[in-house]
Amino acid sequence: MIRDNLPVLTPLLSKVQRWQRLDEKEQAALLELPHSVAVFGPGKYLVREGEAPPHASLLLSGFAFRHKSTGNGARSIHAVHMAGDFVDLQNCLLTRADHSVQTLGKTKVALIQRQDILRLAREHPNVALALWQDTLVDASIFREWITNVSRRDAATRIAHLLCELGVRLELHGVSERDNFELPLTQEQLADATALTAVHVNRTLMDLERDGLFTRTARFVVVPDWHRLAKAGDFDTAYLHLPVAA
Amino acid sequence: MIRDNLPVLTPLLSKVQRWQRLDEKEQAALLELPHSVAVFGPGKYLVREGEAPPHASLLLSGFAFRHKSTGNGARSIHAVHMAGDFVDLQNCLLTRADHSVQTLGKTKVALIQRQDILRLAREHPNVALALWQDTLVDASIFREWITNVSRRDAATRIAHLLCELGVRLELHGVSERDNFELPLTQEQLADATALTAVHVNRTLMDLERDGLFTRTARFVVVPDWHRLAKAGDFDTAYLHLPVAA
DNA sequence: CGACGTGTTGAAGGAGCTCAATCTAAGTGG
DNA sequence: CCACTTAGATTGAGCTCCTTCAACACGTCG
Repeated sequence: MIRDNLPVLTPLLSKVQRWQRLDEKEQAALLELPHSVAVFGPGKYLVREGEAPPHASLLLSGFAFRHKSTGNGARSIHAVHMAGDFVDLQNCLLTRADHSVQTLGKTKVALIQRQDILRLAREHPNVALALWQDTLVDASIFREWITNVSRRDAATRIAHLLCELGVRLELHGVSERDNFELPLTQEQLADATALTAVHVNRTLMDLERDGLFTRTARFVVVPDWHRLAKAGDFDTAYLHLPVAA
Repeated sequence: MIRDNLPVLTPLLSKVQRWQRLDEKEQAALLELPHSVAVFGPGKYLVREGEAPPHASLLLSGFAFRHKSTGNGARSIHAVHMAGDFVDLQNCLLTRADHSVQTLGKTKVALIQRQDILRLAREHPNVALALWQDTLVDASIFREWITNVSRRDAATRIAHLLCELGVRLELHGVSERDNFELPLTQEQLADATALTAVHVNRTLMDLERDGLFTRTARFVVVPDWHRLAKAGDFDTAYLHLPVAA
């Protein structure tokens, strides 16, 4: 836990400004939010279902995913998050976590106390509005995932997920949409697409055979983005991207 | 379109106070939100995917559901809403609707202009926070639906949906959890559970045969709530109910 | 009365699952 | 540096839950 208050929260500011233009005072208030930075190894829980997390986590580097389990032990993944994402605002503001958040690989995280977020929201309504809108985009993505696992076949589902990851990685400046490293194992991919790992594997190979992308280990290269987007029934509208992206 | 400003928005106030205790000024500001009341027949679109709705809809009576369609025309239902639900805050605050909202049966709706909501949020941060939390609960329900359609079998899925409807109907004072009228056709039930209407029909009959409930037309009676909740792998945690419910 | 929306039933087929084995790469300890 | 372990990826064979297609029943409402 290292304390420092320099420009660590900048990724949050730039993300949040997609929705609301903030004046200098508001920007300062956001950047000066008290926080501590922590580094986690792979597979660490940032929050566990049922807990009342005292703080929210802002991802500074690495990846994390939200998930919950059913009564018979099956896991369902709800979202994949990357640097710049406020991974746990939702659990934090609702007091008791209804799902878990777990790291993928090594991650750096800024921890912000619940009461500090509440104070910021009360003192700077525009900042609150911006954060609110950010959580609404998350909700829009959840809805798209319902649609994805509900009404698309395995190949389309997986292609859709790859498209979303690509676009968001690019948006966050992590990599390019047609050229990125998959942060998920095939088993995790399966839990994110409501399939089995075995079937994910077969479907990935089908898609690759169709020339939609090539893989080297987890590294994905997309030769024709448009074709992949079409195969994945993918339209960026639900991501509510800033301007033209 | 009838204009009146009396206690029409009371259901919103009582819902929102689940999350934040509001003082008199804040309560008044919420209740005095400018609005108009409209009545819609069954199957009317309150918002259509792609539109930029100028106002948000608060359901005063009746039911509505959120949905979107895939490229090949299949429909996916994301939520069912009832009196007291702010059905379209999400689309409204994000400018462009990423999904549609359609009525079920005859409904009464309060329409509130986008800029009036924004003004309220800026002038009364506590009210904004409360509304924000309300949308976070919606997001929690979306996550549960991802889990439901992803990792539960047909019977469990349907039982789960019935449980959720029952609890929420009771919470909203519409009916009792073990004794309510289903607002959905079997085809809509299918789109909400990622099944086909045919299979929903067979599964409903199986569940009924197992004594989990009885049906008369759309009227559902649950003899043993606990048993249904168990069959549906249902736990109210994700609904973030107020106190003990 | 006819038409339409909704619910119910039957039969056949398939997309994805299960179980189980094998392969590979990257540790890890001796 | 090698034997051993382990997580993840890949492959095969059989099976099942759910789908598809196609009737038919029932009630309501023009």
